[in-house]
Amino acid sequence: MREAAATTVRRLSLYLRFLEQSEAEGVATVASTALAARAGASPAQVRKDLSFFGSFGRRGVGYSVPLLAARLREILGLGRRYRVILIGAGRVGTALAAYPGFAARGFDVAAIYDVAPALVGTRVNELIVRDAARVEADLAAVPAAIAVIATPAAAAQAMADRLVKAGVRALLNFAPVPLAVPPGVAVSDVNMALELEVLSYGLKHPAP
Amino acid sequence: MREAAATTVRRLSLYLRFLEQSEAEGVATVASTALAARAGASPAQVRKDLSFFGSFGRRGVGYSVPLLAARLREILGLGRRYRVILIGAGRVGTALAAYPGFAARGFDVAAIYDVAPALVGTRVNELIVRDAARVEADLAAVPAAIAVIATPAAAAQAMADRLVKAGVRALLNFAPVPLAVPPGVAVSDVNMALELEVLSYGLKHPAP
DNA sequence: GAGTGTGAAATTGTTCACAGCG
DNA sequence: CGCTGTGAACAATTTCACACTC
Repeated sequence: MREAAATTVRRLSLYLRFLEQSEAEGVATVASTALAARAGASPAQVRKDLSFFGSFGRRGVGYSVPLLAARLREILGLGRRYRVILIGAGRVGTALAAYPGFAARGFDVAAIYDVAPALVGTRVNELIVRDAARVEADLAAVPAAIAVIATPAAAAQAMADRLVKAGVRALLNFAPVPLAVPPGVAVSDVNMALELEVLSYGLKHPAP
Repeated sequence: MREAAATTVRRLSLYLRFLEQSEAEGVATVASTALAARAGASPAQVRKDLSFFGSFGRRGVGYSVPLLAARLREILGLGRRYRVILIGAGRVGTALAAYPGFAARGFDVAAIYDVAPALVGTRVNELIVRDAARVEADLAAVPAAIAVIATPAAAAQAMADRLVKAGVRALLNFAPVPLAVPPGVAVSDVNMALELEVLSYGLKHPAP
């Protein structure tokens, strides 16, 4: 199986969200048209996306909701739990530590780190903030596949390097800088300031 | 001036971040190579992106840091303040109300709303939660260009429709559904669950 | 008939390569 | 001589259109 583009994977995620809702409602099959409407894509694109991984629809009928949902979960690598560590116990870090969406999708926040001595040892939502200097030792003892970077921009790349060297294979980056990582390491960026600037641009240059 | 693609605008945002840092360090000019390294793009792409809006570089020298920064702020529509309202006082909404990155970039959170009677009237970081039923009346009295949607998925589209009808022209959407809006309304999505699933996919299908 | 699966066409986005200016 | 600005080549993505199956 070749590598699907990140934008395709994002859409798969949206399809799955819709399928889970349909599953709950007891709907048996859905057509590409319905999936498309919900995911903001075209029906043709839905079919292309799905056919990339095989053909699990039935012509004249559509896609079986439970079958397609199961297949997408498998493709996305869900259906298992991941150990996640959180770097940075500032505003963003503490908000994330309390975010129920992580655990709901199988991502368990196991530890939170910071460099500030004033924060180390304080309690953040069930977790005691640990000294960031200990990250490597901790990961050597109990590995984690995913780390969330919620540090200031200036510290993000150095921390990413350390984490990758310590065996972390996926980074969720909240710092407003793109991270350079070796191949084989996955990075997703969440950059709210950037999204705001996109909106600001949209306000200034309205579509006709 | 034509419309630049959202992906171009995102890169402009990254360029600006680097320029602001260079400005603070007193650097006078930067070359496309330096901008590219920082924004995770190619030098050619930086030049293409910038030339789209005019030519403000000097051949053999590079781009004047203060000039280019000023121009990018203008293009992005920064350098003014926006009134922002926040819909949803749950986990995400309250975290956002406390987020300093909004004000830092000129976005002032003026009000927060929720439908739950238990939340209405409670205090969230300087603001008293208001009844979501009042949104239209409030906007009629004091308009806001931007609204942040931090409601459950099921409520998001209906709320978006109401906000647009009430004159809101840009939406920052934290609900995990794409929003349908009329042309002329800007939408940016922030979807953490989706980013996690992209990471999960990346872990399952590592690049060579 | 309804709706998938898929090559081929259209569009969009990126990189190349080099002329031209400071 | 270095670095921008840009048309032209290239690559990726999206849409079209239709044969095919249930």
